[in-house]
Amino acid sequence: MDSNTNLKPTQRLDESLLSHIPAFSRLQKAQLREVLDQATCKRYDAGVAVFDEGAQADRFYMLLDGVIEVMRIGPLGERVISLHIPPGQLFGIAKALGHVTYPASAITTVESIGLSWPTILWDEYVAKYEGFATESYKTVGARVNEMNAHIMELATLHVEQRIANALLRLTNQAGHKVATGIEINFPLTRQDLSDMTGTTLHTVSRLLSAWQRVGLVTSKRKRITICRPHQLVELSQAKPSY
DNA sequence: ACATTAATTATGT
DNA sequence: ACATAATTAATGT
Repeated sequence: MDSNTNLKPTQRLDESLLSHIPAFSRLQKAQLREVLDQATCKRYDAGVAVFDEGAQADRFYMLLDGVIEVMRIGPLGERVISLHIPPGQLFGIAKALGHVTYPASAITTVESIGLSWPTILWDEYVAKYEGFATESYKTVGARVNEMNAHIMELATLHVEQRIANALLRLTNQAGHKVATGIEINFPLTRQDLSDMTGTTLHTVSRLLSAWQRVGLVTSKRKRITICRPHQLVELSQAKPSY
C-alpha cells in the first residue's frame, strides 16, 4: 500500500558502481556488465525493511546509497542493532554462511538504494569469477571481527565506554566533517544508540547531555556531531582499576 | 553503576 | 493536533 515499490529492471547502471567494491574488484568490465544486468535496483524509504529476520534468503544485496541497520528482535520487542551497513557493502549474504533464511532483519535508516541478486547467483559467481569468493569472504571476516570486538565491549566495558565506542565506529563509517566537528551522517536516536550498546535511552540521553555540557559533542534531534574525537577515544578506553 | 518508572518538554509532520 | 524524540528527577537493584 505504499508507493516505494518502484522495482526497476536495472536500466543502464554504470559498471563503476561495482568496480570499486572488493567482491567485484577483480572482474573485467564485460563481467561487471553481466553481473549488473542480473541485478535489480530498488529504492527504499527510510525505516522500511529490506528483508526480515527468518525470511527465506532468496536474494543478496549491495547498498548503493543510504544506511542499513542490521537488527534482531528479542522475545518482547526489544531491538538489538548488531551492525550498520554503509554504502558499497554487501549484506543479506546468508548464503555465504550456509544459511537458508536471513538471521536478522535489515532496516533502512534513511532513504536508500540497493542492488540485489537472486541467491542462486551467489554460487555461480563464486564458481565463475576469480576472486569473488576470496574478496567477499574477506569482508565477511572483517565483519565477524567487528562483531567480536563489539561482544567484548558489551561484556567488559562500562556503559560510558561502550557508547563512546559505538559513536566512534559510526563516525568511522558515516562521519562527515562539519564546522564544529564530525557529524554522523544519518538520523540516530538515543534509542538507537542504546540498542547498539545494550543500555537504555535514558542513560544515553544523560550521557550525551553531560558530554554536551563539556563541549565534547553537540546534538539536535536525531543528529549527533562529535566535537572532540580525541577525548571520545580516551573515554572509550577502559580505565585501569587500580 | 546502572535500570526503571514516570512526568515534562521539545520537535517534526 | 498528533506522534515521536529527548530531558530530567525520583526511586530501585
